[in-house]
Amino acid sequence: MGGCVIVPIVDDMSTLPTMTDPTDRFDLDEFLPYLLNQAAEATSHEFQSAYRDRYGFTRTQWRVLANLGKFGAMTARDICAISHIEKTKVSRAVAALERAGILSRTPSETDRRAEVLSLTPTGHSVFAELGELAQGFDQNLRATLGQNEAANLVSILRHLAKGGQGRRGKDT
Amino acid sequence: MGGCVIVPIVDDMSTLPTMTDPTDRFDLDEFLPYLLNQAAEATSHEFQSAYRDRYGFTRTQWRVLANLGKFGAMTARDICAISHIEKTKVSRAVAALERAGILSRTPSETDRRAEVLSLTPTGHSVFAELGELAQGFDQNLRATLGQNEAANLVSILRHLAKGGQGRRGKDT
DNA sequence: CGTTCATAGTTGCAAATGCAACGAAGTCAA
DNA sequence: TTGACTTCGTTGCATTTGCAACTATGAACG
Repeated sequence: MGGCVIVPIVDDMSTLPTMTDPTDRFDLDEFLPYLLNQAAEATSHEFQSAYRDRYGFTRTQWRVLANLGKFGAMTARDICAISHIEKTKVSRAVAALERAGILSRTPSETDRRAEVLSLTPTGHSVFAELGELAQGFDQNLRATLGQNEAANLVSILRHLAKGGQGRRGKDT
Repeated sequence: MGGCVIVPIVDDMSTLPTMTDPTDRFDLDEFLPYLLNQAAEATSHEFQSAYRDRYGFTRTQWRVLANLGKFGAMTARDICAISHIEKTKVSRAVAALERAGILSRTPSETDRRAEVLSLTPTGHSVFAELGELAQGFDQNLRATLGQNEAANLVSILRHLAKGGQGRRGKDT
């Protein structure tokens, strides 16, 4: 940043080709997807150490666990729909969590393609522990933001997460 | 917020195991890192098709390009500091962008470990095109949010991105 | 100088991811 | 019933990522 002053090189700006008006040049500092990513990475990465160090979970695994813990037994498909996580990610996370004894699968009685996923007792206690950590972590974040801003943020994010992903089936 | 009154289900709470007070149970729906991720993924993924389809860039590559386009020539280190992208990611993105003729490296005159990165003419024009798309995309998002909420969101996200990642050197 | 420690950037390798393709089961209609 | 089409979930494969070295340079201090 060298505190530059912009001196017009030409007198008649209208002779410049397709150069659009300065006010709508792209501004990375204001680009929402970029800012969202930075904020998401910063916060998630910090909390990640909690589940990674203790249980070796990946972010996706923690997310699947959290959904099951929060909303109860459901199919992989439901998790996809609720969380907007891609189905192959869910599939692999479920496989890993099952190997780790966190959840178990039961064939659905109404649809033989699907399996109902539910936390094992171990899964429940792990969720309880991580949930408590998450809760504390979140409280900290909210404290630094202020409760009003935090509540505001939540509603805006919900809006973005809902409307943001138009196409269906995938998401990541 | 919700103005809830907590009605005890049992008379003697002390008989309940370790179950903490309902008001501080973990609520995934309100967990900021989770919501941030969903919103970030939803918006970024949608915009991703723009640079992936046209140029085959990854998200990281686009981010590096955007930083160079916006802030001008600088070293990889600077990009890391500004964007909070991990240095190996930056390193590989830079290598790829160089191969693609988007940027060029010049040994720093003051530090022989470092290289100054700058966009080539091609890089500038690619940035101009993608920047315009990004601009339009962002306008859309802001329109659905409303300008007030959008401005609000930006300031909160900046706050999170800054404070959020305490430890140094990494980030992802 | 020489020693020690920090920093810029790269690389190896294991793990996570994205995407397309697949098998199996469900749905709908002729 | 058959056939065309959709959906649930998994798998193969190429790409991207994370993390821990590692090289080369710089900086601090005796």
